[in-house]
Amino acid sequence: MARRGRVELRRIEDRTSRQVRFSKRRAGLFKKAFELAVLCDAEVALLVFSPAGKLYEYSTSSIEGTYDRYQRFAGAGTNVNGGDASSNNDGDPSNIQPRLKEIASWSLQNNADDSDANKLEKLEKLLTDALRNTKSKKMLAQQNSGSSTRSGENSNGPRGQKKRGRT
Amino acid sequence: MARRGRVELRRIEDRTSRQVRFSKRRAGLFKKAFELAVLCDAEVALLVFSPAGKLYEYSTSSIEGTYDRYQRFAGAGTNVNGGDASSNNDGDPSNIQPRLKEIASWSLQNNADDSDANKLEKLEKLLTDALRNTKSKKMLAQQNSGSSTRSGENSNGPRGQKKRGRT
DNA sequence: GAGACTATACTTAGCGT
DNA sequence: GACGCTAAGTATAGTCT
Repeated sequence: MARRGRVELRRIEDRTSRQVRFSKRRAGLFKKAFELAVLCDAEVALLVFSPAGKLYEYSTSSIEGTYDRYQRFAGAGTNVNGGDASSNNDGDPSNIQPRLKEIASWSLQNNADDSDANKLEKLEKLLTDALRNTKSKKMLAQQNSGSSTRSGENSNGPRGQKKRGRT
Repeated sequence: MARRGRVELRRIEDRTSRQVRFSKRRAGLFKKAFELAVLCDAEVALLVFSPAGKLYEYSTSSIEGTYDRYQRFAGAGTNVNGGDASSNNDGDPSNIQPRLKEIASWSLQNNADDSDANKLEKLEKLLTDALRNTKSKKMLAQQNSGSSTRSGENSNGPRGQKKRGRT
């Protein structure tokens, strides 16, 4: 029921399997990174782009800070990028999902904690709803802004498939 | 002869031991990163500074390239990553999920609308995380009596790094 | 497709060399 | 202090729900 054999070190061909594997291993990797940082008092910065193009990050302080230190350390004055990864907040108050406001105010007022299963259940319900809603809208937004994507909207697309090229 | 107990998640005080652990765990971490990249065809960039200040790095392509991609990607939204491995909320009795407050304030301020795929994606990420976290906690709260915690564990998301034993 | 479960492969802490 | 060994914990591939 478990690993039949050893883990072969090559790209997993099956798309579904690869996706699942990615999620699991990513979680493991981030955990390890976190543990190394805490246990050994190390500074860690970790960036991961899923094959689908989603970004996952972890850092003890900040990605920018650690990268900056890296550049200084590496000695190479090869500054590849200027840098502006913060500050982005334009507010266009149009059409926010009502559920969001509900969650926002609810969570701020109720402070769901570990010991209250009822509150947590309600919260779960709210989140599930909001998540579904968000996914749908995201997909529509991507299709609209995208180019060659066929317009036939599928009922459900797991991840946002933003096309990009490998470096 | 081996681990007497579980690995406590806190800084190792003994210098020698910490150094040894660092070496071993660093090797393990880099191996994991490599495997994730190969198996799942992901783009990975990993920077580690030892407590002594020495730099260790790994990346599927190049640190700079991946960081550049990160900036372009993350630049589209607020940095939501909980890279706060050290400055955490240990001590809050109510222990509300920090992610929740984040979502609440974020959504109220940003008003994600249908036309902004980036915001929606960020929101999706937040919601997914919060949902997983909530489910875990709900489960724990419900089976708060059954102590057989064998595998009814939490399967955390990207960075919800919650350890068995908190600091 | 996402979680839960579980048997196993893999990692690694503490030692001895 | 690095290396090899071994047991005790973990991570996780494959399944089932």
